[in-house]
Amino acid sequence: MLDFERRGHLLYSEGADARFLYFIDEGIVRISRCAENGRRQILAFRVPGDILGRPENGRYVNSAETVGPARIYRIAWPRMQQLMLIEPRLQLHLLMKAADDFRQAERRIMTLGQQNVTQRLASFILDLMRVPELFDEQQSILKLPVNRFDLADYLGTVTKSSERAFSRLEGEGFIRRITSRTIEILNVGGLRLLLHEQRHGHSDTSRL
Amino acid sequence: MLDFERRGHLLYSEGADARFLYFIDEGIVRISRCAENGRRQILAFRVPGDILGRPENGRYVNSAETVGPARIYRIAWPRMQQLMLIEPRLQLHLLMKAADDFRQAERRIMTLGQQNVTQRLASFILDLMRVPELFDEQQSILKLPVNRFDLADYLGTVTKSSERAFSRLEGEGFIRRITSRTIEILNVGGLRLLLHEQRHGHSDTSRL
DNA sequence: CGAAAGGTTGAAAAGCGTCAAGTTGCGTGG
DNA sequence: CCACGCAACTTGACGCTTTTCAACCTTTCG
Repeated sequence: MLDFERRGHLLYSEGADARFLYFIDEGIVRISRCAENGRRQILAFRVPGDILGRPENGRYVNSAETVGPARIYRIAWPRMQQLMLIEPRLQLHLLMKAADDFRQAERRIMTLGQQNVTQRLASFILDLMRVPELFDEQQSILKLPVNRFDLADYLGTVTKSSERAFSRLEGEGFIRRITSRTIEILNVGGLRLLLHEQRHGHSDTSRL
Repeated sequence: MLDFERRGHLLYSEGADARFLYFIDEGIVRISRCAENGRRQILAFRVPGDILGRPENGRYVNSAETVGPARIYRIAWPRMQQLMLIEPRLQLHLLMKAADDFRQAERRIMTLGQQNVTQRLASFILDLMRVPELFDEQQSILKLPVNRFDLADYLGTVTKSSERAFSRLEGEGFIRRITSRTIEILNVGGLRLLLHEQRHGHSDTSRL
């Protein structure tokens, strides 16, 4: 069991031998990869209950870092394989989680391919609202688990643009910024509707 | 076994009951999904040897259409499951293919999140060059399996911008357009180097 | 209290999407 | 076989979005 305080702590690193499988009990973990051009892309944020560190050809292909206080369990792969033999449901659970990750990856392709920055931010907010650890449904207050740099690298943009996306959502009355890491959700329906709009106006017609 | 001529033919449709698993023997298949805003995103192009139609909760979550002449095999799921019991390597093969798809999906997140349209096109061209059915290594001629609409929906842009990306690659002397569906690769290294450039100039510094 | 990190905003430049129009290529029907 | 017509492809000009550069403000932590 691993306990981490405050700031980001590296769990494992892109390219390293995949020796452990990780489980999040508490906290948020960012999964990232460095692009050819040197820029970092955050592929996903993982939340309690999620599994991290599936290898590809025996190596990690992404990096994982906590983004705040976290409690993480980990298990060595050989031991994991023993356990899976004893308890086949474990293997099934692993497969289910992998399938979830795939689903999520395809959704991100949709988001990054078709939505402008404001819409991507709205999507992200809506996703976070489904994480009980982050969303206080009573007061409609959402805690953002990440700073602006991480946010930009997740949305595939720069801090400036994500900042402006915040301004727009606030200007439209969908949210209200309380602190840089806390927002109040004022109009969920509005956020959802935003996603139905074209990127700007209309797109090409006709197909096959 | 299914044999298709010429134009696109729908194999299965987003939301339908997932009754079959498909195998591509010849031809190219596009995997697409309709976004909330009504626009189509092409998630991937599949090539001979690939497997299509993995269900999620018993349903297809994407649509699959051939983009030209194709020979496709399909097998009903119940039968597939029988076969997997008899031949466990089949199940393993299926898992490997699923892992490949996941890998590819993560690469697309990187591409869509960090690269401009020209770079995305370059990435796509480099990907296609690894498909023997499409690339004539002797003459350095690449056959594009798709029209401009499909291309734009794959790159997450509009025909206009993908067209301009072609013009740029041609202007830089990396490729030469022979017909709309055929290009000559003049400078592979240049295409690769393009991917190392920042989206425009430089990005944010500092992290963690 | 001071330094450093993170957050926020303005102005100018570049990329990309939109409107509009022209060209090419291919299949069909004469 | 040729001509026609439609669909796909290609290009120019304009405006909005996003990025870049630079500066200033706020919060956190030593």
